[in-house]
Amino acid sequence: MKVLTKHTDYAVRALISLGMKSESWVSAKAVSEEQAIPYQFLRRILQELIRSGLVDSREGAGGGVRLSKNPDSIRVKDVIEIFQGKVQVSECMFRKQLCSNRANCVLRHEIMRIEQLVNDEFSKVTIGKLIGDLGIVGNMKNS
Amino acid sequence: MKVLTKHTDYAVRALISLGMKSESWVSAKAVSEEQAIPYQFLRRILQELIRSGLVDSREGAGGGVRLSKNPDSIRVKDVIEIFQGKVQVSECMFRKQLCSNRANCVLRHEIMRIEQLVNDEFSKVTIGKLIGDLGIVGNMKNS
DNA sequence: ATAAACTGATACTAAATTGGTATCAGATAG
DNA sequence: CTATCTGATACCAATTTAGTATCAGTTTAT
Repeated sequence: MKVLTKHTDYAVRALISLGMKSESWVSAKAVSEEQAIPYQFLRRILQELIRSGLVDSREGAGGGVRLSKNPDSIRVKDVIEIFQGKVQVSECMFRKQLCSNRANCVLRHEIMRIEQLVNDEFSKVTIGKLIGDLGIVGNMKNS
Repeated sequence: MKVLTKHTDYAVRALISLGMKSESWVSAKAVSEEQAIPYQFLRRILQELIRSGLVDSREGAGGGVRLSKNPDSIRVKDVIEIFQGKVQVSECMFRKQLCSNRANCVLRHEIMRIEQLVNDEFSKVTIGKLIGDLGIVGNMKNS
């Protein structure tokens, strides 16, 4: 069971890159090389981030992308939702049937609890926090 | 993002059914009807559960399946691992690269924390607990 | 002995998802 | 005018997901 797809993973790493050079425009090529992300794939990921309003872009030579908001206000949860939709532990029994049988009810209850927990955790982790941790980890011997 | 597949979902519900009739053998057909799970699909799921040792089976007329252990010792986590493998939030950066760049380190740290949390939660939920809750929910007005 | 009710084992399938690649158009800087 | 960028799409192969189907063998009851 793999929770995060490459889309999300690459997106978060790209956002960290951008967050660290918040001054100005960075090209997709530069990010692609820095983070070892396939260029064309990253292009599409960045376009999604732009459409979603997390990133600004500027066309033409000297252009590129940059964060459109404070890194602290970009949550990993937001990124997950852009590429993988809302976190839902089990899709079936929420909307379709509402407690058609009692076993479903009980399972649903536990599942929603865990869902909430995961959401809370991914909300706590922001790009800003990750960049901050980066400094700390950098000062440690082994990460 | 859907955490649990139908395999796991159906398996858990089947195990609840079996746990409630722990006396003797229940046919796949009966479970399939009770839980509204496609028969052939359920057959394969039960076979996996048998191979994994969670369920015993008996061939022939009057045969069927039953739990092979105490419902309290069957954790939802076990079921997830049978059908979806170990919970891993992000696969890439664990085994392949070990902290090839610092951004990975930091992300990995957060990710492993959440992974641990999810694992702990799914370990706490057992088939026995779900069956227990069933009684409680049954006594409430609205679930 | 034989039919009915079961599991064991496996093969097959369609659709969706995942992880990419490629192309062409248009904007901008020098 | 050209090199360097993004915008928008179209395409692709492999894997996963959710199911269906079939045939063989076992057990119980008649």
